[in-house]
Amino acid sequence: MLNFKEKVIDILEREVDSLSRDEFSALIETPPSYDMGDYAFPVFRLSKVFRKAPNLIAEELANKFTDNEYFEKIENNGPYVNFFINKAKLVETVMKEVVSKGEKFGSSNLGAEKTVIVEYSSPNIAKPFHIGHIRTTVIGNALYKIYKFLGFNTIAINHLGDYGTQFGMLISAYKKWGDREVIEKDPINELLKLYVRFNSEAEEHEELRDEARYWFKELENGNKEAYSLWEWIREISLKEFSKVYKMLNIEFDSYAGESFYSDKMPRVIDELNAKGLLKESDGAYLVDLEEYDMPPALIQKSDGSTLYTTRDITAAIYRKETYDYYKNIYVVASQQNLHFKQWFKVLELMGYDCAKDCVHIPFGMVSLEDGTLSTRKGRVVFLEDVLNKAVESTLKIMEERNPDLDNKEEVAKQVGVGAVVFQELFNQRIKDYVFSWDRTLSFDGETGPYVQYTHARANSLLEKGGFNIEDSVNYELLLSEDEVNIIRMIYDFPNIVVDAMEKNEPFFITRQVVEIAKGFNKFYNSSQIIVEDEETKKARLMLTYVVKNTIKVGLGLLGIEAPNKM
RNA sequence: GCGCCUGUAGCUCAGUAGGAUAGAGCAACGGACUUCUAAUCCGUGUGCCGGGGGUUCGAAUCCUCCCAGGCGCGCCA
Repeated sequence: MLNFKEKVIDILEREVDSLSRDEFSALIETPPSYDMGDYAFPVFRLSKVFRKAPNLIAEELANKFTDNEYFEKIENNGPYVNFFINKAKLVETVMKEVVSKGEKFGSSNLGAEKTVIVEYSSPNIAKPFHIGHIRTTVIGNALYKIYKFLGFNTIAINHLGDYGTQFGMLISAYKKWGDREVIEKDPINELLKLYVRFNSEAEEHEELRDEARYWFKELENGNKEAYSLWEWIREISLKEFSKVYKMLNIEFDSYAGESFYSDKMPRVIDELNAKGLLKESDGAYLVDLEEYDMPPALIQKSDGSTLYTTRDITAAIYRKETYDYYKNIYVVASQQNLHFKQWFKVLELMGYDCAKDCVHIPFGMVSLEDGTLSTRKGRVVFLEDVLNKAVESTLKIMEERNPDLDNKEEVAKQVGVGAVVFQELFNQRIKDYVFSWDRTLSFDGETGPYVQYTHARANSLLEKGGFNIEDSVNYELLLSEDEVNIIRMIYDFPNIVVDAMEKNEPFFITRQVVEIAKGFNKFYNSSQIIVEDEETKKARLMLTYVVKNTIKVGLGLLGIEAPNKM
């Protein structure tokens, strides 16, 4: 697509030779308001070179520039040289690009087939999939889609929490109080009950904990009984999780969880040892990181069993050998910042160059109004319930407003689930928030349903107006302020997708999609789209199409459906 | 105690790798549907940008100290 910023740089370059293209690119900005121009070049940096007041420099520069096919006006405003895009050229550029690319609008081969691993979701087996898991799941999925869209060979890994001492507890508890039939009926809840009971009894009977550790050790040693119990628990849990994944429309390329690395860890421990990194301490083994101002990384417990640090290191090495990743991304809560910092360092100390390609993408905490989430204390909101409730609310609204709609159930699912996902991807990852039903179930203003509604509205216009993508359009008919504003935002869309990838922040896309929807709704309310005049109608329908398409692409990258009717 | 993160309007948050008058949504109030889906649109106002000091032509943005909240700190994940 034609790059107007490059054109600005071309022009500047001709008159100013003290700055490089990259420097120009970094300096050029967007004015606070479009009636001040589309691009602005602040000249402050030049005042030392030219030994003149910024205002004068800007004025002189602006006078040297003549209008051309890309810019209809170049003038200074105080110390800024402002460039006004040739609107017809902009409209034409954007329209042609979107029409030719369709649902690939904004995609690229930037990734050049380089492999990017996104590890996300990773729930713990035998524990409920609750609201706390939504962030990693939804952010990870969006990143996965964004990288893929930009030409990376992307692999989604669900690093299931299917190993560790907790399974010792579970096996131990099951052997004492478990009933297979009862569990089969309601796996997660029953397993959770066992887990909670075990923990509360262990408060008084310390020896239970030893028993749990014993069973985990047995599991690692390949004890048949322990293994088959574990396998069964894993299977029924996964079945439960898949319900949520299905609602969210998420699939993984690999479910290689912690257990997968069980037989690969000894090699790594040997390697750590051979490289002289392991230190014995009270019977346990660790890597001392004092030199790097970090507490030590525990590699092996005093009973010989492993820890998740060991598994993470092993997984990173395994993935390097298996996928040869360019980037290995972990979408995991910010609480684990230190953990990642530690084991990235260990990997580096082992001499693995790929340590620098491992990135932790942290996100803030979700809490409930009455405190932090706690499975054991019963302070949980199940993700499935949240999604179902959102769908229910949607259905209720649809009964009121559009009762004759076909496949209401399906649309309600798309909108309800979309609302939850959208909400999650609306802000920076790092922010903590308190879960609130009110906020989750509000569908007005800057929300998923708002954007989806705009999409459906656009679609309805295209159908009613008899839109034909082959129609030729007179772009001169789309130069009103509202129209150009919409076009500008669509023009920016591809760059925003790249920003989202570079900063691993899907919310850039969420915000842009909202802005486009707002712009279109404003236009819709002030201008008739299906009008008598054929030429005008065709042009406006084309604009409608371009909006609809971009919203659809944007929502798609976020993992949200765009129904045609709602 | 040490480390990391957060602090912008009544609430929830944007603020583009320092720039031109700090913006949205929600909530409140008033208006727009015999006319393309009113989950929409238009209007009304609110800010010691947590506080002090500093760097700069210019700071919500960078540095520093302080305050408040969250998270983390060897055998859980």
